[in-house]
Amino acid sequence: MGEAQAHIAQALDRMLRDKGFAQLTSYISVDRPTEEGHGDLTSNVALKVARITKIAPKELAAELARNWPHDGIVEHVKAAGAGFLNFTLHTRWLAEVINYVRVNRERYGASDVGHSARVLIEFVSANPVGPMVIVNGRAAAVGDSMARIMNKAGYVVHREFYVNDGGNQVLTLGHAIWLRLREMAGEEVQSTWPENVYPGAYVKDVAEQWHHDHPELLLDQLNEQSWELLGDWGARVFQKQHETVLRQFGVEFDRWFHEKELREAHAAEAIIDRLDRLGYIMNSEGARWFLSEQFGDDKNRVMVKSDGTMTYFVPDAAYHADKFDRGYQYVIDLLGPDHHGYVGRIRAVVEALGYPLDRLEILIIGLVRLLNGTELVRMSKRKGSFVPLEDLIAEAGVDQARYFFLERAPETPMDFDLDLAKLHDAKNPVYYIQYAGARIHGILRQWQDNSDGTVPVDLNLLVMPLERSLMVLLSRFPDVIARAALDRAPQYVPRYLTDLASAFHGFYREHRILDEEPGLRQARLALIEAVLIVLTTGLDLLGISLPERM
RNA sequence: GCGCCCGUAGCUCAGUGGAUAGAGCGCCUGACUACGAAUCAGGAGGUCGCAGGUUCAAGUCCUACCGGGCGCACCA
Repeated sequence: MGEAQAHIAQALDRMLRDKGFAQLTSYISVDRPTEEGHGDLTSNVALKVARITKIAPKELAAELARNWPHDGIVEHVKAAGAGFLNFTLHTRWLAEVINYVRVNRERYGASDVGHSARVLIEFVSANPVGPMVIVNGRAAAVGDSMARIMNKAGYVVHREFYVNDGGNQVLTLGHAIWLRLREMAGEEVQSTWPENVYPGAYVKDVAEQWHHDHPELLLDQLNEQSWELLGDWGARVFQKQHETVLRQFGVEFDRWFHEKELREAHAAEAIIDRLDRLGYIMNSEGARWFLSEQFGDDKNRVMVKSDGTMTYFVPDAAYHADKFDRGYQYVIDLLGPDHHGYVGRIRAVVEALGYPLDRLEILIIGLVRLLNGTELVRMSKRKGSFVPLEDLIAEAGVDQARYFFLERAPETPMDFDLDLAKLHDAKNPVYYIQYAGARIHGILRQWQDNSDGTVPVDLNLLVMPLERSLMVLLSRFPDVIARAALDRAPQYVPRYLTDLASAFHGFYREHRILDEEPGLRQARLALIEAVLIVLTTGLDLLGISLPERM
């Protein structure tokens, strides 16, 4: 389809030049029509250039249509509406996509809109102080799918998980484990539980595991000095847990980047020095501030507190510097909804350090609220009220959960109905897509069982409108992926796959395949095989399987 | 108060400045003696939060307002 678009655009350009308008190339666009009956492709160029050409759009469109140079691609052109040009392509030309898909298999859909640019996507980055929650699952699904889609569109994408294992919170986790250990020893700790120490019951499991792994370390050998030891250990336990759950969710990272390493390499101090040399550090009230207001942030930010310790922001700034120093052309952060107040300072520090700001893309993953019956519950890890991602996967299944997260725009807030959490009933639209594939598998199975020889595939026999619709959809697949990649919008893919599945189901109810005479049978088998390939490839971009039987 | 996100069918949500705003769920009516009915065909259901503006053209862009959410630490 992209080929046809380029072909038509060139023809339009040539015709306008012949009329003496050489400056209009940038106004030419050939788009997919939103309405049926408006052809396979449409152009609004006559409307766009009316001001310059001083020709009424309807008149120009009619003239272009009248003089259109017919060839093997465009069957006919029609001027319509206020001055649109609607193009109908030769069915036989469209049908070639079937051969193309069958030759290229799972490579079909690839393009080079990414120009091999190296991209780093950082996502999830859940703190290793507790289990991952539902919103982490949303980020995981979106980030992973975005990476798959961008790879397909010609970017070279790396996935990274930033592990915050260096700060205060690890101490706090150690504190919580310590308290749980004392509780296990029979001590009453609830009434004196400090407010900012994680109260979640999940810490008990970790404490028990510690006790099991270190039976020789008696409780009375542990004290407040042990928090760091306990916290480091706990952080590793949770990171392992995160790795396991994410792998189960179909998400693999190229690298787990540890904040601790940055701290140990003194990269954080180095960042402060760099900013200081550039004149963006101010000492005030016993603290050291980064003058981020100069770069559009709401306020200046503390980097070194008056007690001499660094804020969380500093290693993260060092991490971002490191990303750019590694030569990535696009640095994409997927941040949780509670972090959008953080965007300003990250952008500020990247700019202050002299990195190109337009290569930093920060996307906020929308809030996931929990709907319990009719009551909205704010999920809070610190308060201990949340649904672990693990439970969602167990209840809903990987395919269903991923689809649920991927079918909507990543930044939209969503309310998660717990009663809907059991997504494995037929209401989940992912089944609609998978069912189309399973049906094709079923037909191909039967054909293989009864296959009696080779009849050449003659695509000229595919002349029905429902067959044509499938060809048009198949030919759009690479464009859908390219656009999803460029817009960083994975949700285009589920939508497209639903359309393709719908077109297939309609075709399937209306037309027979194996019962037809051999020529038509082979042509239709080729068609549905191509549909199956695209469904499989498309679902794979979402990290969703296509079962052969359901 | 300031900043960011969101406001589209009863519900959950799509929608690239273009033509008559779409899908799923729910509701109603039909369709299997035929390759899988987890399907198909059809119907009802809309002031695109409100008001201005830009444009040949606005759900889409701009401004103000209303409503919801989140964030505004020498926490992470």
